[in-house]
Amino acid sequence: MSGNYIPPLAERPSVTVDVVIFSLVEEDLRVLLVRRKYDPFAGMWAIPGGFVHPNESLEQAALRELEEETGVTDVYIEQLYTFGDPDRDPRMRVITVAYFALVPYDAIQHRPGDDAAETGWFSVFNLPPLAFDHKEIVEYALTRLRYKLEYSAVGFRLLPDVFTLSELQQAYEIILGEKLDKRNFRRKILSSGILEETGKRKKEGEGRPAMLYRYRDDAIAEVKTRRLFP
Amino acid sequence: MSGNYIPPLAERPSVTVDVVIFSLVEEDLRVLLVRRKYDPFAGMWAIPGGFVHPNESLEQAALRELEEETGVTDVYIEQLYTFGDPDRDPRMRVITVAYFALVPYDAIQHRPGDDAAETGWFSVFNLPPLAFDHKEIVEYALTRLRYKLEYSAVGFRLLPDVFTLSELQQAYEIILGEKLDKRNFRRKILSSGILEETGKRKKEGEGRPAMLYRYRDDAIAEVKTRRLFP
DNA sequence: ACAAAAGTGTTGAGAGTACACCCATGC
DNA sequence: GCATGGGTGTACTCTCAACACTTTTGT
Repeated sequence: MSGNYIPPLAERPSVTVDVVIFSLVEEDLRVLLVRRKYDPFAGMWAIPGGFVHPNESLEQAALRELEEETGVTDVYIEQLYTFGDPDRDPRMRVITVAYFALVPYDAIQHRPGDDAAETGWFSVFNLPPLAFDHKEIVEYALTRLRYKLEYSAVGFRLLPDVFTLSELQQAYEIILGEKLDKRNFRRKILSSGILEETGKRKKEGEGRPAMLYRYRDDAIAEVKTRRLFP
Repeated sequence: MSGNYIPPLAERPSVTVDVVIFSLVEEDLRVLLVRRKYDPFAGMWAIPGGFVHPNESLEQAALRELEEETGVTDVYIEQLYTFGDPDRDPRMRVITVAYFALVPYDAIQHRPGDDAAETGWFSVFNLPPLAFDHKEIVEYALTRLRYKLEYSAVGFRLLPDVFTLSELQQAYEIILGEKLDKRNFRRKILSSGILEETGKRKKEGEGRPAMLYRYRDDAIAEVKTRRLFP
């Protein structure tokens, strides 16, 4: 029958959470990486993560890691996938539950203890060599982010509380890696009802001041997908 | 910095895989449940699962559980979600990686050891009380299955190798819980190119014999979703 | 010939896509 | 007044959704 095997303590895997933290920096989609110190991967970059504590849920663990690294608490986070190949960590069996998070760059607290040599924001389109299977994890997170952008409204979570339509469009263009038509973008996003005008305009910058918008969190964030079958 | 906490052996969670096994039985979408024996949930129904062995991947563990219960080896399986609330198992900390599988009912080996009192196929639309958080897991699996049906081609995985379009349409109707238009269904699925005619016809049953089709596994299984943004 | 299931086309509505010019502001 | 980015409408195409009758077989 099933599940007669009960693993002895020594054979229990460790469980970690790792978090792919996305942010938009200098017109680029970047992820936060930390430099590893005390293991076979010492000196290599990795996505932040750590062991799950005995009395916290997986999501709480991910949020804790996220706050430790960025100081941010109210963010979009989502479980991505669980990676558990027996030899993904050469030291021992480690199963990691990967999350991804979307953080507005202006909300991040760059803490005094931060050392540029220890943490850094790297373009997802040009990553350094990463420890473990973290390259695979980041690539999977990017695929999922792109996919989610196409049928839900998560794009806003990378922007400040208020933003212009051009800024939003630019965020989509960066992530999707393609240019979008301005008129179609504006019509579609405004008709979806997920934004509301703030009544204010953006004063900085050149040219005509742009209307500032805000995300309506009472809006229905999903859109019907095109079905393969009728 | 991050991840200074290293859990002592005794605090390491156990890791299991649980598999929601779907099949179509008697014009109903059902899941395989097993009766638990030796724990606080003894006598209750649960989805099959067990501990991850030291040298197998998570997917291998899920496939092993699946084969132990059904005898089937070549099936559609997909990681669903990882459930890890600290108190989801009252005895100890257990983190479970849930999978869901689609199995054609005619491929299942009902093994001689099977006792109807110990395993059974239950309608997902009318489940008995389930152990742990397994109700939540099954419901999440159904949501995911419905969602996948709409933009990919997994429906075939619940049918025999060859099948008629009416059988396929019926499978979709059962899972989605709604009637579909025959002409639109046939047009769309045939134009998508994921099926090929076998040239044979189904002889059994009343009425005009139907053409038998086969899934083309070289076909592109996904379809473009309707984007929220242009 | 009749019961039972298989198979087949058309039309109207709505959404997607492509495309170019005027507007408001700061310097 | 000019440079800069903001903001706007229309026409064509394609996909979706609704809808009813003929064909093939077994009895």
